[in-house]
Amino acid sequence: MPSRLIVSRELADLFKLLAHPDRLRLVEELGAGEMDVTGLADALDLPATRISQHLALLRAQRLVEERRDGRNHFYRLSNPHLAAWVLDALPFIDIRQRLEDAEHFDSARALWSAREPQSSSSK
Amino acid sequence: MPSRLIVSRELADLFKLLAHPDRLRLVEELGAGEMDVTGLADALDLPATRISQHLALLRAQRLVEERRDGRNHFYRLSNPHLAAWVLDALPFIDIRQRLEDAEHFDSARALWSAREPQSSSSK
DNA sequence: CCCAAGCCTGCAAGAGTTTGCAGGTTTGCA
DNA sequence: TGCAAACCTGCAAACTCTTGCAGGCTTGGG
Repeated sequence: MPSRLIVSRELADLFKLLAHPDRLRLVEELGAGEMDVTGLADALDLPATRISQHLALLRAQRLVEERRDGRNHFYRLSNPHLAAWVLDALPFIDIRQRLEDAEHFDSARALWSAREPQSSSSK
Repeated sequence: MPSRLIVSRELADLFKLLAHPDRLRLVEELGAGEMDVTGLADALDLPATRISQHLALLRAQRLVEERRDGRNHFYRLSNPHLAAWVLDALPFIDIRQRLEDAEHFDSARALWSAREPQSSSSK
């Protein structure tokens, strides 16, 4: 029984789904609580259409759940632990090469989690 | 400072690298200790060329390290925790839909970890 | 009833990934 | 020195993913 093959394919699909900067940021944003599409678009500074397309993918694999309230569609993580698990990957990235600001992985985590003022600096 | 953008891109690169069944199996195999290319090719039942190509990608992002001994190239995980972290993703996959054998995530983990006889059953 | 806000889907061009194959390098052994 | 084992790299065809755009649906307010 090639169970390991099946599991590895399923896992690969999950990793594929998360293998996009926008979607990772969505997951982290939703880790803080549910939010509607416009709110997510504002938070990530991306067109709402793109957010919607990413959410459709996350929805298709049941990583997020939808709740409709009037015209707004609110999304939340199906499993709230997902955001923390994603951040657990920080020790594995070779961040030292390209993020000069952060001397340690801990500060990288802090940088991510920090709620920056969403106004002045663009992308 | 768009630190979060940089971190999300780095993380996405990591996820992209792991978003392939063969490479996930390589990581799990190497989680048990170092192995040479032929050994990995036998373990995964794949052509050695393909293994080599996957390893080149993992090496480029420093997820694995190489040690040469004569004609053999032995590979090991740069960070041994990687394999365990990958398995921590099992609760997030919607495995119930497609792996009828496994009733619970725990058994999926067990199925993965189980050392199956590598002989009879093909792929 | 009509409009606009908020969101969704389909599509196609461009970009990126995967894979087998051909050909190369290095090492060990006779 | 010659040969074979064990790997590595480059390439091109096939495939998949991304993204903006055009268009569609539903809801709430006037």
